[in-house]
Amino acid sequence: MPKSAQNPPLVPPVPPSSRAVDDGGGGGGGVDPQAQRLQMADIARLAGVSVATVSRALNGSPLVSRETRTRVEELARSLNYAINVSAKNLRLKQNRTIAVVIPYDRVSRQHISDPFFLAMVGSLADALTERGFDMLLSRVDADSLDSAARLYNSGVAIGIILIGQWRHHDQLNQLAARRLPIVVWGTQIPQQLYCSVGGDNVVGGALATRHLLELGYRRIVFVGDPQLPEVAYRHRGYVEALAAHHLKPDAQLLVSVPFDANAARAGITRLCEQGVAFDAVFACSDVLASASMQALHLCGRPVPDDVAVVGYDDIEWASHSNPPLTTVRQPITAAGVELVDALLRTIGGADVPPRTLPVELVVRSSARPKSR
Amino acid sequence: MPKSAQNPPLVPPVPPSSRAVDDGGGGGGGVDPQAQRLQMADIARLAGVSVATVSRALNGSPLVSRETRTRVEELARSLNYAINVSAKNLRLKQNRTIAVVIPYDRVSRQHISDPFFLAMVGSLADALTERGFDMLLSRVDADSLDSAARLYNSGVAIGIILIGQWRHHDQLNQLAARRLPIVVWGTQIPQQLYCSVGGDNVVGGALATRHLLELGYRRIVFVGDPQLPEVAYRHRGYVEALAAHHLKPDAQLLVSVPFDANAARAGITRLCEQGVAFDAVFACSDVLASASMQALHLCGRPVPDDVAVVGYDDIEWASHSNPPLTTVRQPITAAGVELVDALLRTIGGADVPPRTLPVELVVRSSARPKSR
DNA sequence: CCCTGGTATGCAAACGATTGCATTGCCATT
DNA sequence: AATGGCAATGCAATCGTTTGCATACCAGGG
Repeated sequence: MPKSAQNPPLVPPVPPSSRAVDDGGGGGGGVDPQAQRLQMADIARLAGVSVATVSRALNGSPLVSRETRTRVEELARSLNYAINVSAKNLRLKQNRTIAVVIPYDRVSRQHISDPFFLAMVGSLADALTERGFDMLLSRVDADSLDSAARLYNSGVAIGIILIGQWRHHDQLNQLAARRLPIVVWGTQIPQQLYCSVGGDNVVGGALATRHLLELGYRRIVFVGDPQLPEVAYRHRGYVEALAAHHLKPDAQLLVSVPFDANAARAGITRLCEQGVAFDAVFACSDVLASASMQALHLCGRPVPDDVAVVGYDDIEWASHSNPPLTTVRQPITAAGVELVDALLRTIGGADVPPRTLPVELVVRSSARPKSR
Repeated sequence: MPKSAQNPPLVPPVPPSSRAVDDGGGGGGGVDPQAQRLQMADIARLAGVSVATVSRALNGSPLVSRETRTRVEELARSLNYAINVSAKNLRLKQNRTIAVVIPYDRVSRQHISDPFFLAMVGSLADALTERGFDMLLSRVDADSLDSAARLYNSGVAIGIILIGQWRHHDQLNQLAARRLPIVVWGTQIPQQLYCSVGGDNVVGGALATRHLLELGYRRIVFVGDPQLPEVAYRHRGYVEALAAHHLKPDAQLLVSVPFDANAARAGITRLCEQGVAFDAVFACSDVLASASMQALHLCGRPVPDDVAVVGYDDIEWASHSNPPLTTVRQPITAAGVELVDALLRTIGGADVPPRTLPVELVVRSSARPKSR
């Protein structure tokens, strides 16, 4: 042991540490910070106590005397000591990191830059920070979703929040069956093993559609991909609202596109070119609504004078658009809090039921009473 | 040692581990996952080799025979074994986590929900994933910025990317002086000790202003807070462009507001009410531009027919707005890559110089040639 | 004077990986 | 047959904390 108790140096001694830089394994190798950081032993030496005492002092154990505690605490603070988290986590089999995973879906193209998802990331960051957890943000290929499980199995994170359900219901069920602590932003699906938190998509779809119907519109285009569970439920709401007005959905009015602005533009443009009659558009996201409005504009069908448009999500942009977008608000801030809550309860061993959050219609100017 | 070599159980033995649930220390206590996860010793036992061999096999060391390697690898895969990252990091003093920090600034109100920042987060997530690094997203109070240093000192992350420079130049210099591996999105300031990466703000400000001047506008409002370094440089570009047209900046035309839509709306509205003469607006972010357009609309000064508007950032929204916003594009994707590159080089010990990225003017429809 | 009980501290064994240095076979060379 | 070299493996120390179990000291009671 090279640690002599006399002559305490201000800088911790650098052990010889003949690290052979091998880097042969595992693809690329990590990065090595300049090693000699302050550790508990240094504080202990300077304070003239053992590491055990330092540990106890810094963790607020009642076993250390008041004076020892303050001495250690001040020393630690003045030296800018920060505990080694790896060692702590290893010893305690604990940590405070939550992984937030955004699957990258090749088919529906909604990737991490979608404003709604990014807003969700922001909301989660706030909710997690609030509770003192760290947030690990990962992007994983949706096709190998269970690579997300690695984050948990390897002890990096104690739980996973997955943003977006996509068409991966089965994979998610498998993960949950393996007792992976996971919570998903999405819709509630029958026979679902995992906990999901999401807006009320049926009500949302119905709210938007009913609003348009009440304004006098009858031929309402639906923009979105009903293959995705959330969209499917919004579509169900759409159908129900139509039925309440004794209308049946017209297959011609379904623009089945993924969450991709270009696809929506193309879809709307095609509809115009084909001469399909319609007087309103319900888009399943604000981005799709925005793209639709642009396309309509170019087709010479101004919004809201000629065509009414209602969106979904109520991202910040919606209120700044021109015309300001009437849309269905998803409770983003509440969503972050609910997701974190649900996950923490799941981690705690509880069997947390799926949760559906209320949505509301935000009326702005992109849909006004039909003139003719 | 409770590990008997015969009768290998499929599930690793659960050590008694009488963990006293104390939770007394450190504010809140961590969360305890159900402990018994698979570890190397289990694989070793099942494969009939030592842990050393398993470690070598999984790390691709040439010291293990082909057959042993494949046996171990298949066992690990089929059992879904994931290495314990804490132990690995502790032993190797390595890791692959980068902290991305978004300071929360009370004064200028631009917090984590700003679309530009969120887009930057997305870009960084992509760039880091690309290189196989994990991304830890943190929100810290800008006033105690060096609490970010804790992320490094405690070994959680090997480097820090800070989004936004704000008015914390001095704090950042201090951090850099402490040899903290940090890279900042922001502008280059004389006598700067840390590495920054940012768009060319002077050129950006000049591009926007010159564009408006060339379209025939002469009284151009500047919206932004010149206390912030980046805005200050954009303002310098604005002044230089004016000078090139033999114009001097008019203090009346400076709407000094933080990055906050409401403040911008109020500022523009006040300008209108006071009857200050102006014919164009250059806003220092697209959000500010959007708010300005709204305010102008309400004041009965339509964009672009009466007033021309140019924004900054080119967030996704800008192309969907109505009218589509002419703006200065910040190279967000390149920014993510550059920030990560610069940080990795800094971590590698290099002395990385600040980097200024080119910006470009994206001409859309919010500013057209002045009619009268 | 010895014992008990309480308080403050230290010792040393975990936690789960990595790796330098044996050690063990086995084959070719002397 | 003894030796050296090589390939494959195991032993055990190590990374920085936490914590059960001594231990040391002191005061008070028998």
